[in-house]
Order: sequence, then structure tokens, then C-alpha cells
Amino acid sequence: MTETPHGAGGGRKRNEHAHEAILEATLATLREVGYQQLTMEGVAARAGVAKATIYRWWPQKSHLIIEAVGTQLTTPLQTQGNSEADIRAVIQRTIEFVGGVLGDVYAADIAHDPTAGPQLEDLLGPYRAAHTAILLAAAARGDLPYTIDATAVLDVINGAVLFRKLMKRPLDDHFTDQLTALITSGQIPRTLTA
Amino acid sequence: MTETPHGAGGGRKRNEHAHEAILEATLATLREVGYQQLTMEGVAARAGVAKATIYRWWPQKSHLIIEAVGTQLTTPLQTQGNSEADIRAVIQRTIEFVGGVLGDVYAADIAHDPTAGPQLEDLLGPYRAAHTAILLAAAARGDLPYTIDATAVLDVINGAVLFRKLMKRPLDDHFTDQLTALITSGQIPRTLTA
Amino acid sequence: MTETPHGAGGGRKRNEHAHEAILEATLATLREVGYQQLTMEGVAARAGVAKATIYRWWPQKSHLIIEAVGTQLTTPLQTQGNSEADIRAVIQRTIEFVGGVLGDVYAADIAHDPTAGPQLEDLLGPYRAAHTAILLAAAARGDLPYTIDATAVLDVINGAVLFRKLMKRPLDDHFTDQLTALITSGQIPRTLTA
Amino acid sequence: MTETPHGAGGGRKRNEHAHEAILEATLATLREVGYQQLTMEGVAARAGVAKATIYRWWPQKSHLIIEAVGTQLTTPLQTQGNSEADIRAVIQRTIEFVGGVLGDVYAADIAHDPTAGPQLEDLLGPYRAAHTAILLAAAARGDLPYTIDATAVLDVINGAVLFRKLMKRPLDDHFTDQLTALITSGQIPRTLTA
DNA sequence: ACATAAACGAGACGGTACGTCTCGTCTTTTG
DNA sequence: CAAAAGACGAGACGTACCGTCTCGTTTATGT
Repeated sequence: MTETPHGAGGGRKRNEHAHEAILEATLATLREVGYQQLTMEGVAARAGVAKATIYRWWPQKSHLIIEAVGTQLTTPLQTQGNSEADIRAVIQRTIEFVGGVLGDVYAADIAHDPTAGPQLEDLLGPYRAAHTAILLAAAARGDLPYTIDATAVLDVINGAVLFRKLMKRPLDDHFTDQLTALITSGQIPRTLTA
Repeated sequence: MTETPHGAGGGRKRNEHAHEAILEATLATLREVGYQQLTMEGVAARAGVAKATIYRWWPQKSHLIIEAVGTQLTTPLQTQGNSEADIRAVIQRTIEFVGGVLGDVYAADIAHDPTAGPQLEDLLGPYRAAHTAILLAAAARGDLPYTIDATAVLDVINGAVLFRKLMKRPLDDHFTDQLTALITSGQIPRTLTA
Repeated sequence: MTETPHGAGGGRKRNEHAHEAILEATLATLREVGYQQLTMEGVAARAGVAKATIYRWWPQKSHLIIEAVGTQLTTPLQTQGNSEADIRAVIQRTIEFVGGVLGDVYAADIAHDPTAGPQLEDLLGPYRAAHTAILLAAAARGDLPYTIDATAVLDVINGAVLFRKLMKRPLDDHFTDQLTALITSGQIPRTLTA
Repeated sequence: MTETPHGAGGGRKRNEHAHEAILEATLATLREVGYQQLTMEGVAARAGVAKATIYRWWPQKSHLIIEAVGTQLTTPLQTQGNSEADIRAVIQRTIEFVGGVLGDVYAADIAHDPTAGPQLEDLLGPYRAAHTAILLAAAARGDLPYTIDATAVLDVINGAVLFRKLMKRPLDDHFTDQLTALITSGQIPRTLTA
């Protein structure tokens, strides 16, 4: 009748302190030794945590890093009404993101960790959506003169920034000007510095 | 004076048979397991060669792979007189190169192997020079409407292709069209398929 | 049927259902994978019980196993009046006990778990007492011709059986004959098979 | 013409210095922390050696320990012409061997490491052979009054000593007397102390 | 011709990190 | 408030490659 054979219980909650310590250790290690030299053991030791605890929540190194980097992202952009300025802002934001550790994640993990791609897209989805909206708004204004494939254009921007970073070439105003001009196709009254 | 402490001496020549076997084993391994899974030990075993022999000639994994890939490169492009067709050809050639193993080399090594960048540039220098010439010819014809920074434009092309490869998005005619249009800024009478 | 699911007075009773499930899971696991492969986690999972519940009642793995094995023991021997038959029975009983899982407990735990020894002695005390009585009765009959040290003799029997088990040598009639003869010192009319 | 594609070389020799350091570290660790607390990592660290080097030569912990212990064995016994003294010597030698680390090896490894048994037998074979010869010599003299199964008798001696060790009971003269008397069946003029 | 010296195979080695496993403890939730 | 569920720190496991280092052999060179 009053059978309660077994079946109580909930389980311990995640230890938020350890969780945060791991993410912080990950970011600190990234800053100090870079992506390739970051090891799970190093992060565990630095966070004062058992390796297994890291593997419990982040089965792959890339997941850990993507989440850690994700805590540093700023809010998505919105159009300011000026197409050229908007596009320039998109490029600058891309430089901030892809020009940093995120670029290393792309370079190192996406190609050979099939789970990293989707996870990165989850993280960056809102930003890509915002950038897509900005491009479409510019097209609606007539400032992008062709039937735009926003995915391709954003791939061009991301790729260009990533490549420059990998080649250790400057991601400066000159490059931003060039890329902006390329995207806007000379349709917008430009004031290129050189 | 003439340093000859104890007689003469020659030294054995490089074993070309082993050399080629290593490059072939490298390419075969690349094709089968990809860049990240390629190990020096695996290549040595496959080539029937001692690890030290590989290290003697290619002190870094990236050097080995770059040389192996380099044996597969075709001849550089030349302008055909039609700017849009030229630029399209440059993009297609980039897809051939960067869309393949070379893209993995960029992604995996350039970022953390300081010697890989210069070596890659040595290898790809003639191609980059040819592509630069094509862009400058187009600019001379007035088909590229701004003071072109050929380096930046080639970085955009390479980066876009690399990024699409990493994201596993198609490197097809549609993408080629989009990128061609972006570069040519809509100044050239286009016949886009879609 | 001593169900007291919500006792008001003082403290919840031990959950007999879980207790038995644990002992059964222990025995089943012992039979299937053996002593060394038995893990607390495995037993807990099989019994549908939390690990902590096991540790609450059996602080050491050896305790759990000793109690589980203890539920399987048959009743102690008594002298049948015939010294040789008695001693043979003692040996056979020892083969039943030590030749089974108990032998593994001796081998694995006694040496390095200081609490396992006393607990085993608690469990086996009645049997050792019974065997001692049988040996002393034989000595009283004059069938054991020396001032017997029953502890030493039982140690010899236990040890011989344990060693044969460890060495995977047969614990058969021939061995029983040999050991019986050794103990009885040839003082009893023997009918050894060979 | 005469192709010798590849097929030279023999490989680097074993590093005897490291080899000995490992065995010494094993023995020292055994003495200090005992069998169960000995870890491969501890031995490697103590010997100043990579773990993989240990695993290369001793794939199992038991192998390493057996070889280490084997370096400490003294020469086998020989009969001195006196059966009782011989048997007593066999027992004492067994106490030296099995009463020490070897006993732990029996207890811990033989039962669950199928390769440890044969390896131990290889190591102890000469000693068992010597002891067998001693027993047979005693039987030939008529001092062992039954058709002796030397294997069984040696198992009894080994087992008794092992069991006493595991139970932490003394392996002293009294025990030696008792066991000697048991083996010799009272046929030899004895001078038992008690 | 013959010593010299480099190239080579084989593979041992110290080292680092991997990802997994089990232990015994601790925390939270559920009934 | 006991028991489930299960997270946690600790630390050993055995494996995989790394890049270096003997070995003993093979092959040219330059006296």
C-alpha cells in the first residue's frame, strides 16, 4: 500500500563558485598563454578544481572557451540610420570579436570539432541577427545596390577580419575603410581618409 | 687555416626515396584523417621512415605539410583581358587552394607557429603576386573604381573563402558571384546567374 | 511488516528494503564480476540506492562484502565422534568458505584494511570455535598425538586452502586426503585412495 | 641497382641506469608505504623516469614488483642430510619469502592478474624445485612416512605462512615447530620447545 | 682503398596532457 | 529528516605524441 520502495531525492546543485572560478581561470589563462597553450589541467589547477569537474560541464576544450569568451560579449548593435556608419560599426564590432580570442576558436576548433560550430552559432546568433538586420536596413534604404546575400556579406567581413588576424596584419582604420568601401560598393557618399 | 682535423670525409646524400615517401604519406594522411589528426609518428610509420628523418628536414609539422601541399599547386594565373573574368578566376583559384588543406594550415598553424607564416608566404608568394597583378590590371582598365589596396582585397578574398570553409558553407557559384560582385563594386556589366 | 514511513517519535528507521537490496546487489556483483571489479558505485546503481547510503552502514568496502558473504554461511559443524571424518569435514567446510569469495576477501582486504581482520573474525568466530572444539575432541580421543595448537592447525588448514585457491590448483578429494593425512599424522587408520 | 630500400638499424639500447633506478625506487617504495600504496606514478617520480618507460618494460604493476623482489632473493636451499632440519629450513625460508612483500604479491595480484601467476612461478621455480628435492630426499630416507605429494605439502607450508602473515599472527619459532611437526608427522625424534 | 662523415632505421627516453575512473565526502531536493 | 541523486576534490590510471637521443648500418666523398 504505502509503497515507497525508492525514488526520493534531487541531487546536489552545481557549485557556482567552482563554475565561475573555472571560467575566470580560463579567461586568465587565455590572456596569458593564448589559446593553444591552454590546457584543461592548467585551468583545473588554477581554478582549484578537479579536472573531472571541468569535463562534467564542458566535455570539450572548445566549449569551455566559447562559454568563457561569451561572458565578455557586449550587447548587439542597432542601426543608427546611417548605412555607411552602420556597416563601419559592424566591421569594428567584428574586429573586436573575431580579432580576439574568438578568432583563435574559429581557427583551432571549428574545423575539427563538429560540436564547436553549432555552439559558436548559438553564442553568436544574436550578433549575426543584428548585423543581418543592419545590412537589410541599408539595402532597404537603397544603399546596398544589389540583391544582398547577407550571410555571404557577413562571411566576407568575418573572414576578412579572421584572415588579417591570422596573418598578423593590422586591423586598423585603413583596413576598416577599405572593407567598408568594398561592402558599400561606392554607392554611398564616402569620406575615405585615404 | 684549412680545418681538417683528421683526414677527409664526405657524407651521405639525402635519400630521395625516403623524402618522397614522406611527402606522399603526408598527403595521404591529410586526405584520410585530416590536418588535426595527422601525427608525425603516423607519417613516419606510413612512410616506413624514422621519426628523426622527418625532423631532420622539417623541424615543424607545418613545414612538412606546407611542402607537401606545395607539390600539388598548379601554375599561377595570368590576366585574360577581362577584369570580371579575371577576378572570378582569382576567386576560384583561391577556393581551390584555401578551400582545401591549405585552409586547415592557415587555421591550425599560422596562429601559433611563428615560422609557418613566412614559409607559407614563400610558397604562395608567386600566386599572390599574380593575383595582385590581375587586380592592378583591372584597376588600370578603370574596372576597379577606387585606389585599390590589393593586399586588403586579396585578404578579403582569402578570408571569405577560409571562413566559408571553416563554417562548412558551400563554396559554389552563388558565393563566387556574390564575392565577385562585391569586389567589382557593380562597376562591371555583370551577368550573374542568379 | 514493520513499516514506519513517517515515525513521529524519534528518527527514521533503517530502510530494510534498501539494506537487503544492497546486500543482494553485492552478492550478485561478486558472482558476476568478482571481487576486484566490484565497485561501490556499481553496487549502489544496481541496488537503486545512493552511494552515501552504503557508506552510512558499511564504511569500508570490505565490511559490505563480509556482511554480504556472511548471509550465505551455513551452520557450524559438530563432532560426529570420528576424528578423521571430523577433520575431513573441517577441511571441506574450509574449502567451501575460503575457496569461495571469502578467499578473495582474505587476499584483498585483510592485508591493508586494519578493520577487516577483526570484522572477519567476528563473522567467522563461531566457525573457528566449532573447529577448535572438533580438534580438541580428537586430541582428547588420542587421535591427534601431540599437544595441539589448534590455532596453528586451523591456520594451516585455512592457509593451505587459500593458497591453493590463489594458485588456481584444485581443491579436490586428493588434496583433502593429503591435508587430512598431514593433520592426523598417520595416527588414524587411513584409507587414502592413492 | 641492388636496391636496399630500407632495413638498417637496430634501435637504441635499454637504459640500464633508468632500469635499475626503477627497481630500486620500487623496493624503496615497497618498504616505506607497502604494497597497496605503491603507485606507478610514485615509482616513476622517485626514479626520475617517465611513466611510459615503466609501462614499456613492466606492463603490470605486479610484474614490476615481482622483478624487484626477485633481485633480493638468496640462493636456493640444499639438503643438509637431516630431514627435520631440512624441513625446518624450508619453512624458515618460506617465512623469509612469503612473510615479506612476496606475500602481498600473492594476496593482491595472483587472484586477479592472470599474468602474475606464471611470472611468479618463473621467479620462484628454482626455489620450489629445491624444496621439492628436499622433501623427496626426506621421503627417500623414510622420514616422511607416506607417499608424499610434494606440491601439496609445499602449498600447505606456503599457505600456512601466508595466512599467518595476513592474520598478523607471529611467524616465530613456536609456529615453525608446530608446522615442522605437522609435516614430519611425528616420525622424527622431535625436540619441540612446547 | 679507405677512413670520414652524414643519413638513415629503429626505437628508448623524459615529458606533458589527455580523458577516464573510483574513492569517500558533501549538498540539495523530495517524500 | 532520511534517503535519493549526484556534484565535488583528489589523485592514479594507462595512452598518445612530442621532440631528443643513442645505436649500429649504409652510402657517398675526398683524399
